[in-house]
Amino acid sequence: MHLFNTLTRHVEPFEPLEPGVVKMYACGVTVYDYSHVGHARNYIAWDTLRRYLLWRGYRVKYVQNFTDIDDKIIRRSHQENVPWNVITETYIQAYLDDMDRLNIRRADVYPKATEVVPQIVQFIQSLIDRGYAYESGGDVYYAVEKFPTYGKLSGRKLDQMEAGASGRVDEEAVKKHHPLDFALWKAAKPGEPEWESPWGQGRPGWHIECSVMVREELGDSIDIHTGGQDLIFPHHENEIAQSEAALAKPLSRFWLHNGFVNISGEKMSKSLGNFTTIRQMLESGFDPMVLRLFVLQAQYRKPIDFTDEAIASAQNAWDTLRDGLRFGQKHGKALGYTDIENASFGDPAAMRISTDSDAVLRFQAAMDDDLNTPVALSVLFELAKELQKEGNRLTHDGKTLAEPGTLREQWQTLVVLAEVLGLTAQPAAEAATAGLRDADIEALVQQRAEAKKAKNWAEGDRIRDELKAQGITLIDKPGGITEWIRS
RNA sequence: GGCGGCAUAGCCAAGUGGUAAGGCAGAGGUCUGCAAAACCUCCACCCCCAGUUCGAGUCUGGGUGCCGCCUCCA
Repeated sequence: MHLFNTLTRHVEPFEPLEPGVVKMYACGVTVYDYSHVGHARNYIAWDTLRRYLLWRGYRVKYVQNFTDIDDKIIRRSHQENVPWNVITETYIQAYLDDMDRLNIRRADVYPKATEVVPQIVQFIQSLIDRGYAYESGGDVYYAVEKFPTYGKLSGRKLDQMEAGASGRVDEEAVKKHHPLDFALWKAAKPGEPEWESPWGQGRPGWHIECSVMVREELGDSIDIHTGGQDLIFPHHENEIAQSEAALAKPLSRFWLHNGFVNISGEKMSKSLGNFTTIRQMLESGFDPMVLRLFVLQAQYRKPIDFTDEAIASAQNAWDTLRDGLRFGQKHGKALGYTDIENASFGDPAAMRISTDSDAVLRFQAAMDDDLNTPVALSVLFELAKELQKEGNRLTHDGKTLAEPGTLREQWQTLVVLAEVLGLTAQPAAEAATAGLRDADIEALVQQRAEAKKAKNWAEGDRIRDELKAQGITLIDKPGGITEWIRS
């Protein structure tokens, strides 16, 4: 498999450091607000990568942090007059709830910055000891000039950035030796949460927590480190500077970054205020899989535009895919599948599919190519449309063109591959027609037949519409026969 | 100002040298009292200009437009 590595700006063959085992770290959210569609894209992308690695037979250790101490959390705490750790607990739970709904698998570990403060202090001390960091007025800063390859990830050079940076004025500037030096430790101000350190009471800076948590959970060097493109600089650049200065080993072999979700061509972001939260969207009635499909229809590095039209398109596309995914449950009985009552029927984990079919090979080729999910999805759509067509043939003509066994293999292939992309169809709801018994329906169909016989088209149409409203579709067939199906 | 990305049908989106995947939307047909459902069929020469090549969305150079990062941000 090949992945685009931001570090080299090339698509490269992926091989883990330790054969068969992938160590992955995904930069998590700062928990002071609800997650928006941009976050959804990010975590859907890496969840999909993780699922694909598992499908490829790797063992994956997936770690994702929560930044639970930070200026914005403190500000929010003051604004709402709520303890900072209540804020963070609230939004951690909200984050997990949102991601669960999007079928994003839980990380193996969710370390929090505040749980590793002693290790952070130790790490900072070692950077000071090695000459990469200095204390200044209760803060500790990283000296970027001491790290010769600073800028290697983002493709920048210190002297080029100085011009842009020189215009900035902030209170930290006077404490820094170089404008791009960044805080490893911040002295506490009155009323702020604080921890002990050799440099006085304070709290960790943003970047250092990731360097420490990666090491604590996964070791000195890992295989894949992920985040949004906005983390390339300065966050990931700084992580590299910290970890590699302290440990003298590459922090991560691969650096992966996803493209943004845009609104009207502009990046969706909290600072611009142009965001839709995941729960806003789901509460308006969308199946979470619509959002997942919307995200996967573009390759993860490309920007995507979040528009009503795009979501409507994804909604319709999902309806098609979902029909295909439910093929077995819907038609299994008619096709003579004998195990439909088994608990494992329809469960992708229990399915054994041929792994050298054209569909699987094309799916893999696409995913191997830097997670080309649009092409992978095209394979799923071809399967789903064929199944939909055959299902309709069965419903309308009573028979299919392909053999039941062939259809079963196609259906299972679809279900298994969709599961690799995290696309799962919930069982069809039955509530809509619960109040209407077959006999009632038959009676109405008969009434309509008589109305039609009398050429009372208005009455006939009225009955048809009435049934339609209850989820019953009528199918007029040659010879005056009318069949009906629950849709 | 520095660095980087993108430009393919009405919309979305693959395709990186050999005559354009897939999704959404749409059109025509069969059927039909009209519909619905279903089935069949159709729907792009790839931002502009100049090159390289037998042959270029696909490579090179130039242009135009849009976006991102350089400050917290997935």
